[in-house]
This record gives sequence, C-alpha cells and structure tokens, in this order.
Amino acid sequence: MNGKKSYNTRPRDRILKSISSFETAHFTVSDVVARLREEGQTVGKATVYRTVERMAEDGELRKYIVDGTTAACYQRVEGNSGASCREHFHLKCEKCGRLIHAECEELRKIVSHMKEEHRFLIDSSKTVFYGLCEDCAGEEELSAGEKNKNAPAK
Amino acid sequence: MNGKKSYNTRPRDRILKSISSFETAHFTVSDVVARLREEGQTVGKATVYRTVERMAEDGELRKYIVDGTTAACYQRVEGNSGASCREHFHLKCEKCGRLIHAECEELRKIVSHMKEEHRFLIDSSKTVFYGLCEDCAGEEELSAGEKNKNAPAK
DNA sequence: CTAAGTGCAAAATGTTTGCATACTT
DNA sequence: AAGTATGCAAACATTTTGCACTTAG
Repeated sequence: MNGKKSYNTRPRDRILKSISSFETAHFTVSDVVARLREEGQTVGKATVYRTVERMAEDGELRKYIVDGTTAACYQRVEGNSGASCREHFHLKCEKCGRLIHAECEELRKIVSHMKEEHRFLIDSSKTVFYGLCEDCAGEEELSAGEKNKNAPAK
Repeated sequence: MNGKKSYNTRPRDRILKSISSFETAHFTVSDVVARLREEGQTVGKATVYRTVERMAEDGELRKYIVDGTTAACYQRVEGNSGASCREHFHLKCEKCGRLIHAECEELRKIVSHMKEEHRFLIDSSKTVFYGLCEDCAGEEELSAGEKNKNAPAK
C-alpha cells in the first residue's frame, strides 16, 4: 500500500504480534513497549514509533489524538474495505476520562445527514463526543430534562 | 465561572488583547507569543499557557488537538452564554481549519438518542465534528458513495 | 551485496512546574 | 498584608532523528 518493501525481522514480528494482542482496542506506543517488556522482550521505542507510523500511513492502523495531554492512540482498522467500513465514534467522558466506543445506526445517519444537508464530510475516526458517561452523570441528569447541561469543568 | 479571582496585570492584558486579535480564528500558544513579540511586547510563554488554559476551563476558549504533531489550538468561543450554546455543534474542517456552526434537528436528536439509548450525556459545547468542508472535500467525494473514506495522509 | 531495519542516545517539540520576585486589590 | 501573577529555567512527556551496526532478501 505504500510501495515500500518491509523485511521480516524479529523486532518487527514482536511488535506486530503485540499490536494484534490489543485486538480492536486502543493503544499507545508506550502500551506496546510496556507489554513487550512484560514478556521480557525488548524493542527500542523508536522502532515501535516507526512501525506504528508506517502502519497508520498504510491504513492498517488509525491514529487518534484523544486528548491534549495524552499520547497518540492507535487502533487496528477492521475490515478496511470501503463500504463495509463502519461509522465508529468515540464518546469521551470529561469527568473520568473513559473512552467509549459507539457504533450505531443513528450515528451513521448523522454522517449522511451532514453530507447531504450540510455538505460536510465527517471524519468519524477523528470525531469525539465529549460529555458525561453513565457513571459520572447523576441519575437525575440522565433522566432529567434539558437543564443543567454544564458539566463540572475538568 | 471558575471561582477564582483574577488580577488585572499588564501581561494578562496584553495576552487578552492578542487573543482578541485572532478574532474567531484558531491559534496556538506560540502564535500568541510570536504576535506579541512582533509588537515588541514580551511575555513568558508559561504565562500564556496559564492564561489560555484557564480560559479554556472557563469556557471562553475552546481547545483543539488538530493533529498529533501539532500543538494545541485554541479558539474563541462566541456567544458563550450558558444555555444558548446548547444543541449547538461545531464542524471543523481539517484541511482549511474553518469552524462551522451547525444547529439542526438531527443533531438535537443525537443528543437525545445518546442519552436514552447509550446513557451518555453529550456536552455539545465541547464536541467538535472533524471532517472536510464543502470547499475542501472534492465534489466527487461529496456526491460519491461510501468509498474512499481515507483522507490524504499527512 | 544492497536495501531496510534496529537501537541508542541526542535533539526537537510542546507543555508543566518550582520558586523567587513583583504586582493587585 | 494577603492573594495572585509573572518569568525564568528546569523538569517532563512524546515523538523524531542521526548514526553506527545488524539483518533480510
């Protein structure tokens, strides 16, 4: 996908395996390094950066910047094949920091709607909904009307 | 909004003025420092960071992380008057940086849907949809189907 | 043999923090 | 006087890069 050959080396193999072990979850470069270290395998983080960056360029991983202070997150792209690509959004709780994955028809509709009516092409991989998760929003707020929308600031 | 008093100091005044001068455009801390320096005014960047960070907490500025390698971007929030900003979303063009305001029934629906079905309280004032605006998305992409979702990589 | 990959440590960013000093109220 | 703010430099965190060395094809 990138026109560049890649050699099969032991470090590369380890890194790829480690990335696979994250399944479809998010991970950072540090996560990979840490996980490998736990298994007694050492790899230079520069190599991890290089590997992951290339994979992102090749479309095998998706790169996210979830929050300012946090490191870049990567995530395996599943079924990276055009039409089957799911609209996948993220919900980030401003209070506890939890990152929730949301995949649903409503969200898919929004993408179409924005395209048709507002002529704006949403990049769902970069879009994050901020707000309060179930645990952090009080029960009252979740069942209440439309008032008190202001979340307690960070 | 923050419960903390703030003193009127010369550096603070300069920073506020500089931020105002960016109108509704986005800017980084370096931008502010640079612009001030051009005018022969010096301020410690730590002070700018502190000022801007607090303003973001207070809801006067909005903080964006546009890209991994890029610094945090701030942008003045217009009409930051509590309830009026409800159900009001922003669309940010990743290419030209344009910030578009969107207020529509569909978006309002999403808020309810997320609350009812996903038990997540969206904070619409902090949520930004990233993507491509009408001008930056090619005509083909806007009328095309679901293929070619990959934005031109960095 | 040649192109590509690796690891280390240094450099480059971008942001935060400790602290002594200065300013506001 | 008490509470904030400031600026500097050092501390931090993340990512990139230069370079000598190894490895795959």
